Parts: sequence; C-alpha cells; structure tokens
Amino acid sequence: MINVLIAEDMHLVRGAVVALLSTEEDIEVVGEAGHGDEVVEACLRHRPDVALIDIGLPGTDGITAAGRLRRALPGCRTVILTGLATPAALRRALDAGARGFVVKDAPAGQLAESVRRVARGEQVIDPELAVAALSARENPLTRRELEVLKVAAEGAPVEEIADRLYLSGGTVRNYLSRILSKVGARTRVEAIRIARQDGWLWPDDVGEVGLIRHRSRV
Amino acid sequence: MINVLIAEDMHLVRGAVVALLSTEEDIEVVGEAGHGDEVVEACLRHRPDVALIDIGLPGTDGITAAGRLRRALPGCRTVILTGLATPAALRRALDAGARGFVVKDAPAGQLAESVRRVARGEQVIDPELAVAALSARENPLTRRELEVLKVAAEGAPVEEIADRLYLSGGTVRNYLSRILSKVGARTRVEAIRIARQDGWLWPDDVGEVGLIRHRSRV
DNA sequence: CGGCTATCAGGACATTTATCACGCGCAGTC
DNA sequence: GACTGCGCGTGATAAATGTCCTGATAGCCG
Repeated sequence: MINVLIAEDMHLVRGAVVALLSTEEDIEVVGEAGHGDEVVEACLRHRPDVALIDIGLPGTDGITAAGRLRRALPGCRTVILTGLATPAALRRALDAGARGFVVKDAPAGQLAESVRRVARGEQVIDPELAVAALSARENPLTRRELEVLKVAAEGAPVEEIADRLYLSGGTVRNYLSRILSKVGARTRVEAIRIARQDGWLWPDDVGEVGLIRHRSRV
Repeated sequence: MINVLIAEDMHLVRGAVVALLSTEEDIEVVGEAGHGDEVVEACLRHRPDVALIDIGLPGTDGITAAGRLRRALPGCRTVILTGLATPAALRRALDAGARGFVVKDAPAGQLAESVRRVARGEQVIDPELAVAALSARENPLTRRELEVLKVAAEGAPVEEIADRLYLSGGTVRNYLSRILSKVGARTRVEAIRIARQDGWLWPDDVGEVGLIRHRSRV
C-alpha cells in the first residue's frame, strides 16, 4: 500500500484528485494540505510515502515546500503537479529534489502510475516536457535583474522600483534596458510577458491581491 | 439519475472530477470534452441534463461555449467552473445563460450538490462571490479601449497597436491615456495588471492575434 | 595574477509615453 | 433638436523610458 499526501489549494480539485486516487487498490490518501506552509507539518504527521504537491500553492509555493520537505523528511518522495508546464519550472522542481513532475494535462490514469513509479524509486518526468526542457533557452537574467523585472511587473514606474530595491533610478533604467535586450523584447510589457511565458518570472505575488479568495477567515 | 457532461481541458483534472462525481449514486457522467469547440457537439450527442464547463477552455472559451450550447440545446443547463473567480467572470457567465457558477476552491462535496440543484432548475452561485460582484466596480472601459489594451498587453508599442487596429498613433495614445486614468494606473503595465486582476481582460487569445474589426469606412 | 561576470552608478541622448486641448462625426435618448 | 457618449483624429508639451558609454567594486576561476 502506498501512502500519499496531497497538497493542492483548490478544494474541488483536491477532492477530485483524492477521489481519483482512491479508486486505486494500492494507493491510500493519508493526508491533505491546502497551503504551502502546511505541507511539511502535514507530512511529518501523516508520514506519506509520496507527497503530491501542486506548484501554485498559496503561501510557500509548491517547489519551495518540496525543498523543505526533502530536508525535513528525506524518505518522503515528492511529485510536483502543475497546470502550466514550463522547462524552467521543471528545472526548479528537479533542483528542489522532486522525483516526479506531472502535468495536469496528462491522462488521468497516469497519475496513479506516476505515484507508483516514484514510490518504487523511479523518476517520472513527462517525456515531451523533458525534451522541451533541453531545447529551451536558459533564463538569461541574473537574480538582480529578475528582482527588478518582478517589481516592474507590478506596474511600478522606474523611480518606485529604485526606491523599493534601494537602487538609483539610473541603475534601474540600465537593468531594464539590459533585460529588454536579453529577452529580446521591444517593450517593458513584452519583456514581462516573455519572462512569464517562459516561466522565469514567478507569479510569487502577482495575483496576490486577488479579490475573492475563498478561505475560512472572516 | 442526472446525466452530466464535463468540459475541462486538463485531462487529469477532468478525470479527477469524473471520479469525484462518479461516487454519487444519482449522477452519471455521460460525456467529456477537452476543447471549447467540442462542447456543443458533444452535448448534442450525449444529451446531458447538466453541462459542467470550465471557463478556461482552449479554442472557444467556456463562457462562449456555454452561450452557444444554450442556443443549440436550450434544455441543457450549464454550470461554469472556474479557478479564479472575478465578479466580471460571473457576470459574463450569467449573461451567457449559465445556471451555476462554481469556484474550484469550493469544498469538493459542493460540486455534486450544485449539479443536483441546477438539474432541479435552481440557480447556484457562490454567495460570497455574489456579494463581491455587487460591490465590485463595473468595467469602466469601452469595447474599443479594451481592444487597444488587449493588444498593448501583448507588448506591442503604440505604432504597432495602431497598425494592427487600423488606427492612428495619436488615437492609440489617447486611448491608452484614457485607459490609465479610468482604471487608476500610473503605468501601462499597471493598467494591464489591474484589468487582468479584475477580470476585464481575459486571456482570450493570449498568444493569438485575433485582430481586425472592419469599420464601415476606409 | 588576469580575465570574467554581477552589481551598482552617473550622464547624455533619442525615443516613446502620457497628458491635455481641441476638433469632427455618428448613434442614441431625453 | 439639443445633449451625451463613443469613436477617431491632430498637435503641443512634459515626463518617463530605453540606449549607450564610462567607471567603480567585488567575487570567482584557471
């Protein structure tokens, strides 16, 4: 029997995935988490063989959570679940020690099979994505450039970016100029679009404000 | 027995939702669709009582598909499923004739209940979302302004926007200026962010072109 | 050590954006 | 018929943005 923990923020999807895996004889869902910060704690409590972690968890994102889980509970293998599969995300997932990377667009039956294989110690990666990851260009941006772009992506004008990152306006302009030429964009918004599309820019806090996030506070 | 058709592009989620609903005694999943263009056809073939349609289908988006379905098969009731719930999306869904609007973040058990209620002829709307929709500000942008913003969101500079929409550069600049003041943004990227966040600018055709609206003149 | 890159900064300059004023035509609507 | 909102346009002006160049420090690697 393989014990599985599922970390996915959208209740409906989580419940559905639980229902899906519950139809398998050899898999049992022993725990759930709906927030990135709960993952490690939940795994320590339920001791699953495999943790299925959505990449877009609120709070600590799924990949960061996977990294922490690996350090806290090395025996627990993790599979990253993602809706939008970019080579950059795959790379980050593998770097964080994930053993599996499953795209939500994969055939439903594949999930259980992936869980089994990861539980057996194998590594499971969507072959198409693996190929794409090889031919994809690396993120050409430095850490600092990414920080600048991230703030710019929130809509801040140069001076505000400078203030928030403790830089001078000139420096920010230089960074932005370099970013544009590196990613091959003609415009700031194009640069942001490209970076997002290629998975370089983490929607860390992009939609953060998001009006309606159902949660039991109130 | 309630016959349900599920339209959701991500196979894994679709399979999971099927599994979830299959555990209900009185509900049977009679058909599936993974693309917006297949929805009407699939419903004509399987004649479900309720169609569960994801908002973000590829091809024809879920809401448009719901509208077409309503015209093609008025007896079939539709429930819109969405991950990110904005008042604007709710409004569009209701305008398209949807009878239910379920957020993927809702408790898993609620889906079956929503399906039952819609099948019974009731209308099902997340109460929190309904409240939010009342207090949310209307989209202040005109259709044309939205078109301009949509092209701008792809990263095109003013002149390209003008070319693609058959406008003069000056007009585009005026539009963008008005857009900024209407949405209360300091920057073009901020305006885009706000519009996306409030659901006014949906990624209809994010990568696609979809331009050309001929005017009577020219 | 010398070469390389990342980070940071300032200045000069061209271009693009954003704002504002003003105009015209058309479709509703009161 | 006057009023209003929308679409579309021009032109002027100010501000922000993007480019290019120079220069500094610090760390890493062969």
